Amino acid sequence: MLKRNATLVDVARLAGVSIATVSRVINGSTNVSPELVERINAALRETNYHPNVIARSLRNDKTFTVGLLVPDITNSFFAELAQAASAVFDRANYTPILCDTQESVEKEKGYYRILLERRVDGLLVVSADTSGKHVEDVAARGIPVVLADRTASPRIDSVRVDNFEGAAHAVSYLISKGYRTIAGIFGPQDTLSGKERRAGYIKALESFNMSVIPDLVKVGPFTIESGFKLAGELLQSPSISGAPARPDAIFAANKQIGIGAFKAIKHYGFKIPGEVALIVFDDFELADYVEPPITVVAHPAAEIGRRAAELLLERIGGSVTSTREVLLKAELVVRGSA
Amino acid sequence: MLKRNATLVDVARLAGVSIATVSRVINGSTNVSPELVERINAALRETNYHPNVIARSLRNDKTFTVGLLVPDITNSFFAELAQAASAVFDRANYTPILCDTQESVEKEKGYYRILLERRVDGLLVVSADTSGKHVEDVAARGIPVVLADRTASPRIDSVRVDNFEGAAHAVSYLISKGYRTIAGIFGPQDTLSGKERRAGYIKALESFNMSVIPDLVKVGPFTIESGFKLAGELLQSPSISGAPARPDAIFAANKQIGIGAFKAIKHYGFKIPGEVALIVFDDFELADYVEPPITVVAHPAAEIGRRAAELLLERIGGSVTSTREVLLKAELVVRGSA
DNA sequence: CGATATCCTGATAACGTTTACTCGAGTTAC
DNA sequence: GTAACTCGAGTAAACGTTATCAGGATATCG
Repeated sequence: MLKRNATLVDVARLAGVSIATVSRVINGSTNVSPELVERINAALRETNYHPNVIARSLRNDKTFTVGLLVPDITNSFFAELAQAASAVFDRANYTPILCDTQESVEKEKGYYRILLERRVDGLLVVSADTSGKHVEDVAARGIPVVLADRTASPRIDSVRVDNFEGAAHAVSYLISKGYRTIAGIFGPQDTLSGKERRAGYIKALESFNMSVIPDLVKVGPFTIESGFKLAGELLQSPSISGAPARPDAIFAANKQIGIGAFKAIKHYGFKIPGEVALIVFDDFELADYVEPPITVVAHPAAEIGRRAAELLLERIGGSVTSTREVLLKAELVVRGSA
Repeated sequence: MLKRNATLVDVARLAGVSIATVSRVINGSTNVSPELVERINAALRETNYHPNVIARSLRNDKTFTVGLLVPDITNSFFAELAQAASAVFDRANYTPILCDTQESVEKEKGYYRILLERRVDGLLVVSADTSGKHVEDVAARGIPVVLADRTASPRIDSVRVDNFEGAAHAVSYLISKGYRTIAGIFGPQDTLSGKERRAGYIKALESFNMSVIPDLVKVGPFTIESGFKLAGELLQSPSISGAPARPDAIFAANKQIGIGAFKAIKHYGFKIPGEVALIVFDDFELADYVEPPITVVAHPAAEIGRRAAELLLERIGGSVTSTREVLLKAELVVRGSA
């Protein structure tokens, strides 16, 4: 048994053939006589040969690796997305290289450089960069790229959720359940999901001929603290012009805001959903384990990851030419809070 | 501007030198005259040269990649561990390849093969395999390996939390706060953390000369459902031999069990911590956002990841020889539930 | 039976690096 | 003035593959 890894030369020597023939057997070429195949297979086993993927990549100009960039792997949404995408890549014998950009455009840019130097065959990106500038540079170099969840460029394939429709659906549901003073707490309006979810909320109200009351529409960062604070303002406000003293339902535009709002409603002593209903955009494990369980619009993380990975593999395969935009439906999961 | 990536040959031609000299400049060799350095740097910029890491790896027999195996990346504990480890690797210019084994020994084995074929320089493993057999095979081939969180082999470096001490500390705290009928809900006794946390619980009781009441010690899988069910049994039990009718405190051996127990205590209408106190091993985001916030023993995920990554880099560097075992202290975070 | 096609197999170039070696020119030492 | 060094730069081998090409043996056919 050799200390170093066995190479084609070792196997060839043992089997008494040339390295070319060994290579042919490994790659399943049919033009090798049965007795040599036999001998070579025996030699492969005996030497415990494993192909050197590095050498193969260099020769073939193909690494069977892809970059997988997410803004924060500790966020369960991105973790699920990455897990589902990885499963697809695995099945196709591609190795994903996961990079956590920590929502930093600079870090993201750094990873592009590293991944290109590593000659990845493609990139699946949940971008931290709303400008889309850097990812477009990468795509312009001919590297297959698919954007997931957040779109930053119309020239690049993308897979994301229909934020507009999902938010509108949630608010329509609240209206259908009889709620009439529906507040909304949204994320930053310079993000796509921030804007779209707010637009969906407004669209739903308008389609029921209900007016949008500015004091009921709050905007802040996507954080628990912001959700708590803004919900508190909504709940404590002594009187709101043109509306009853407080909302009877709150639509929270993401998980963090929703958790904050949930906490605030309880903190100020209101019954859910009796006095204030709550519906949150994004699903999360604990939504089902609090009292009452929270009704959510489930952002299909795994589905986004899976579809984006499939799209990327197709692009790498070279079959796709026109840019594609996949819009997935968010699903309303009715639990106890609305 | 070339369509393909520039190589040393392109740069050398443009600068009118040999590729060897270009390589020397890139790698910072001092034996190059200033005017050539100047010319070559200009050529590097003009051609937008990026080294081909694949070719470099083949030549140097070193890939600057490491495998990072975790059982489930959607579990925030492993996500934090992976994130912290990745940050360390990044800083050292190593690229981690994250693999989600989904708690499957078979998948883990498959990843060992893939990663070895990719010639990773080392492996950081949170193993799904309690036997440690496969990871030992890998280590025996001379690949640097560090085990994190779960140890499966005494012959391999490891970094993990002191489960025994952490559990004992938590239970001692409960005793010091005056609780006297302390139940424990544990994980499977064929896992290291399952065993050690139970042993710590028992040790604490014994060190205060309190007897261990079998009916107060429950064992089941590390799931929310199990936690709910077993806590329910503890709370509903009409009378327990040698003890008051129900426990006044529960120690839950991990996050999932803790969440289940929390739900059960509320479900059966007991006040926390007034009627039943709760302390959970493992910290998690929402522990601080439920009512009351849950007192936990914080399993230092990021610290484990960081230390394990540092250890691995040292091993790869070749400076370490004897096997090392790092035991980190779990920290008691007192919140509202005990 | 000779020419030609068919089938296997081996030799070899190439992928893009790094590095040991070589070599010429300039410098120093006597 | 020549021998010995030093320094800077080029040549070429090597890493482990795959693929192209060519050649030898065997089979096929007229």
